[in-house]
Amino acid sequence: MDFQLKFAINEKIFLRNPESSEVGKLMVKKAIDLIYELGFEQFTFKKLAVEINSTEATIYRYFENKHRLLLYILNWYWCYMEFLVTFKLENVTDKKEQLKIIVHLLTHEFAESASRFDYNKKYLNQIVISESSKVYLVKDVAAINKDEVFKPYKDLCAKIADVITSYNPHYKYPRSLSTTLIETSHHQQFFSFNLPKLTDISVENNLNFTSRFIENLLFQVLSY
Amino acid sequence: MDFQLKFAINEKIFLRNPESSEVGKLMVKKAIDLIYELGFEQFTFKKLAVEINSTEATIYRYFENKHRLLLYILNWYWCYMEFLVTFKLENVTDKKEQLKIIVHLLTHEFAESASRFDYNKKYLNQIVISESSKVYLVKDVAAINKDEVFKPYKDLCAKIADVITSYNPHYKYPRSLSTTLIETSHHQQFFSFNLPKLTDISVENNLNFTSRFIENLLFQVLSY
DNA sequence: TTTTAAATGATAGCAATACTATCATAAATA
DNA sequence: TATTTATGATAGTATTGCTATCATTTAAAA
Repeated sequence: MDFQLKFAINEKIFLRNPESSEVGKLMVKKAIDLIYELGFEQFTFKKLAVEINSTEATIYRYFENKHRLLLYILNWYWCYMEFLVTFKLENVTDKKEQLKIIVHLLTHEFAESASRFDYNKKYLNQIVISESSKVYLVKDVAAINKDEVFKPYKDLCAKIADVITSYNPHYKYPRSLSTTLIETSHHQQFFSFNLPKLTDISVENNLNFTSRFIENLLFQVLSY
Repeated sequence: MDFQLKFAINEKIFLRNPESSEVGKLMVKKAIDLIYELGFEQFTFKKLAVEINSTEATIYRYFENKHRLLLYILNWYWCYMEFLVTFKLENVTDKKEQLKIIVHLLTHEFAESASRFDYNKKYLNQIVISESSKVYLVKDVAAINKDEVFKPYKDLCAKIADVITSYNPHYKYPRSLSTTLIETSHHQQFFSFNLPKLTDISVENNLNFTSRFIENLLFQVLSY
């Protein structure tokens, strides 16, 4: 079974839907490879154009600027993550088990897909860890937010918050805890690899370090 | 009593010590104002040069690029924060009280200083919230880290971790929890203001929201 | 005080970035 | 077949992110 996942991405993020053409699809796929490789600051439309054997002009017809392209990629990721959460919680009745599955999803790499048209999930993961905060930590976040471009993030957050509330209905900060789990997963993965002194990772405990830290934190916070 | 705080900032961060001259000092002070006003992406040395009635060339003699200047500002902040923690915990013996003081420091604006030569603490706070992650979420973080430019952050983290351990010696992740407290303070402050749906802030509970969330999280995590 | 050294300001210049515009051609649709 | 639409090729512009030169001002050493 070789299937492909598509999500309805907010139309305000792009000028022309990249899903509507081959160059468009290639553009997003290669953007993921290139942002992973260069980092968002060094990534340019010029470099991407060369990579897809096209021109800057063509890319600008799809995306206003590289910030919007990153936003597109992250919207896809948030939708994908919400889909995965829904999918994996299917038929799991134990609330604690549900939360464990969520922590696992947030702290492990996605399974690589077979389809070669698909985005590189390993790269996507790293982009989310290293670059995602750059889409909202900007001066004009309020203006950008008006177009509802963060809705998939808010939806994912709300979904996790629901599971949190069903596990402990008395807990007062389900959404803040939800974003904390998401953001902390990124931070701890980044820190444990790049600035390990900011974490408690060590040679003995480096297996699933972030996962164990987050799970411990989550269940302690939600304990009565 | 009008005193000024100075910290020994890692020499590898700058080319020429900005503390050694008037333009240098003005440069850093005005950089804080300008980064606050424009956001780090829109901030340029050209704009800063105009602001201090000098030239780009002069600024480049002090800092290699704007990333280094931001790093300098954050180094100052981390030193300042560690100083404040040390200072405020003085003579406080109750461990729980100590942790409460730390949470308060992480989630509230600094008291504005009287000295007009001092950095604008309100702006500094906002910069830390919105821009601090941009100094380490870069592709060449490993190379940058070699110069020990993140030492003040690690020291602050270690200091808070010590208090955590003294409160609960059995807790296994004091440093990760420490960075989580710091980073989450920033996130929740940013989100509760800009993307409130990612938090549990509301009209009724907006007073010290982040503070209460973090404090609840901390003591739940550290409870037996 | 004079000499010397160092820091600054003014100016120039350059390659890369972040776009915008035009137009011919190719591809898709009517 | 005619017509719309997308692409590629090319050009151009303002800004950014630097580096280099040199005269002048300021500070330190002799």
